[in-house]
Amino acid sequence: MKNDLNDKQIQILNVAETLFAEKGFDGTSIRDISKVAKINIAMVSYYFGSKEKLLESLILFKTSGLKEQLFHLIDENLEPLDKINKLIALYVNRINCNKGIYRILHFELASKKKALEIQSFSEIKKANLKSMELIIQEGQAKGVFRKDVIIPLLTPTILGTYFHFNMNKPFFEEILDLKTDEDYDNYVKTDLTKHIQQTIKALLIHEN
Amino acid sequence: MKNDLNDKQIQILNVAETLFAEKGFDGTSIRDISKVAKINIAMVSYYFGSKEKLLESLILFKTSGLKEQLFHLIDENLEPLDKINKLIALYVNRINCNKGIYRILHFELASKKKALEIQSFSEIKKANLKSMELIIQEGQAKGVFRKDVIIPLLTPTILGTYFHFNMNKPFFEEILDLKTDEDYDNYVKTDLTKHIQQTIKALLIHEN
Amino acid sequence: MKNDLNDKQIQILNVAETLFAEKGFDGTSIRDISKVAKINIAMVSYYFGSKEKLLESLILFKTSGLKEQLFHLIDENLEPLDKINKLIALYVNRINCNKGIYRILHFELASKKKALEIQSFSEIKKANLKSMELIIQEGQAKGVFRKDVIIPLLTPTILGTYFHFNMNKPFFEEILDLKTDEDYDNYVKTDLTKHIQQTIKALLIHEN
Amino acid sequence: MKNDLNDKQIQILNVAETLFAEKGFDGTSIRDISKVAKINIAMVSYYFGSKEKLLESLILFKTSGLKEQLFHLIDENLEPLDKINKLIALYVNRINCNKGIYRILHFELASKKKALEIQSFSEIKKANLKSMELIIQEGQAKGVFRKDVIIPLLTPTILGTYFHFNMNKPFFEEILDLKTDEDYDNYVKTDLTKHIQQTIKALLIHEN
DNA sequence: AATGAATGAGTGTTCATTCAT
DNA sequence: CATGAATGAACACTCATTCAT
Repeated sequence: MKNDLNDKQIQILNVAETLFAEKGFDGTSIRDISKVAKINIAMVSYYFGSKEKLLESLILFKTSGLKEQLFHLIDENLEPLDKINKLIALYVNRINCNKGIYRILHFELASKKKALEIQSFSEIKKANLKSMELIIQEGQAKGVFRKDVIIPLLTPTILGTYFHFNMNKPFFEEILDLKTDEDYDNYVKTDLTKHIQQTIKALLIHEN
Repeated sequence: MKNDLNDKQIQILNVAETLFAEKGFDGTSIRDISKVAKINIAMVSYYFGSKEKLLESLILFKTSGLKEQLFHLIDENLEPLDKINKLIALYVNRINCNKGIYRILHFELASKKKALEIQSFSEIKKANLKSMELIIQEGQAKGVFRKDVIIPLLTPTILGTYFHFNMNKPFFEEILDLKTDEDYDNYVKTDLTKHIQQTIKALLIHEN
Repeated sequence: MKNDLNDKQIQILNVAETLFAEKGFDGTSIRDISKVAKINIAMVSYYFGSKEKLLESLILFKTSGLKEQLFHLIDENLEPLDKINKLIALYVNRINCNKGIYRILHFELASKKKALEIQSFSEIKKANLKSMELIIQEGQAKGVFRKDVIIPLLTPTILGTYFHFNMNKPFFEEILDLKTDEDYDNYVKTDLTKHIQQTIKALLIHEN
Repeated sequence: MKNDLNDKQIQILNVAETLFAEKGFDGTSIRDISKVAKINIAMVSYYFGSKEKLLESLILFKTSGLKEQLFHLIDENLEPLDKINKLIALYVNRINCNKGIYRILHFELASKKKALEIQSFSEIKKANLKSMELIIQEGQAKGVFRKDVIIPLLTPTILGTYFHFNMNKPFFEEILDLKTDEDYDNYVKTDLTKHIQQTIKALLIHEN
């Protein structure tokens, strides 16, 4: 699979993202995709080889660029805490804008062949961990962050908080009286992001 | 579906839990279940009515008792922070011991018909939220907790941290050098639980 | 299978008659029957041996007595034409009152194993033909009926007319403005019966 | 479903006609059809959508053209009685040549969803009734037919006689000593047709 | 390069029947 | 004598994929 995807391939990938996110990988048939994307049933196998390879292509297509974005942040001229806050905001926003693919990443990859896992996804996770480490070590060197932070557990808290919130979207829409998708997205961008930033700040700075 | 399940029914439920957690609901066929559970294919439909009702029964069967356990905690004679810590430990441990069903709950219910969602699962979530609220209000009344805590966002942080950690089990096993399942479970019970407790404590107590 | 059927057996037969007539033999499951008759699923096999034998028992049970009724008519002190008319009225009424079983007889026996056909049903048909023959020969001897009547073709005309009418019940209800089942049954008893009687009379008496 | 059926589709329809007529709709499985037609099991669903839609297609396919044939008759330059006789001969012959589909029409549609009933079959029945009416009104205008004929009851007599005869084929083969299918078809074309024609003539002309 | 036709394997479910109790 | 539990076989149908064109 080359990187130069034509319009039809991109169309298929977009439809696949929506449907996989909505109904899961196994819950989505190639027929479903072809129907929504208004393409021939054989096209998926023709273009991507198989349904599984379609998923693989989808992940590669949608996650490219994230790594670069993360590392670029590190070099910015900001205080460590501001960097962390920016990283959180960037991460939450990026994921919230690509709910589909991240949902797939977290749901399907957990149960599917590990082949995909290692190649594309693990890299991102390591890149994320690495950039986090760099920032925190900078903060520790500057004496503003505690020394006993267990860095690998910060990502679960950051992302887990978001994912759990998103996974229970209907529940929180009810609880927090978020009537439209705009309300919801707005809440994520402001309140939820702030909550996560406060959480991480508390962990990095305050005595326990 | 009555509550008095016979041995074979429980066996089916246990197998279903494992397979649903491993391969997802749609990725698991009744034939798979019947093969592993060494029962006739027709038994699932015979006992539970349908594959979907099997999932429903499974959820009811595995989550019963949690609500009571949560509320019992509230009445114990403990300081608010200790209650919160105990609640976190209890929750994380309970979920870690029933990885299967909670994985299903969070994965499948997000995409499946909301029928299940509302009836059995939403209750648990509300019960959890309620008990959390009671404890925190108690702490606020005693002046030990901050007043501006956004209580509904605590659960996403508690559970999200655990789930994200668990979802990326292979990744963290590698990073944290956890060689066996025992190592992993031990890490969850001690370090991860402590991390979550510290996180919540920081949120409840420290200035931001 | 003995002739002394208990209450439950009769109940099963009655339910079977209704359902077989409504949905056909293959379209009716033993489960359907057991559900409507409020008996255990195993009872049908237990009492009647199998689903097919249930049908056999049903036919025997519901058609007994018809033969005797037919032959009794022959000995009555009536003019041949009146006997024919009475036979037609009796036959049409009897069948209309037992729509269920006759529908089954004509529908299912045409496609099912001929075993049943010969034993129970063929006898009735022969008895009917015989009584018809006796009456017509009496009329021919008296010089009131034509000599060149093809007697075996009279029954198809008598019964065929009724069955075709009944088979297209919704169509004729619309065409003839028969609003209730009572209207319909009334029409059969008066107009349709009279039509058949006139038809047969015309065939037996008039020149061609 | 378009009208342009390919060879395999026609083959399936022919096999389906035979089997449905022999064993009924519910008594015939898609497997049976695929086995006899020597096609893949999936082809039926692939070509026709479902078993029910196969039946629908079958009826449409086999009954097309009848309506036109009937109305064409009306315009012919014949005496009313000859028209009626020709209509009877045409009808009986057409049905006898398509025993299969007409058996299905009369048997299955009586118990199946009325959806089919109304659309395709009811039209034919109404067309038949209409052409009958036109011819009889012509005869009444010419003073050769009685005025008090109940026209809707003529079709049940014509078709009912044929169907009852055909339904009891084995019985009449025995009674009338019809040894081969050729003998049987011959008898239908000559004697039975003549019997029906005489019956209708007697009803239309003679005093009662 | 792209696709309509076709297929074998597999899906969840229902079937009539059996059997231990 | 009667029945709840259980089952292998069959059901209609959908699946991802292949292949000739």
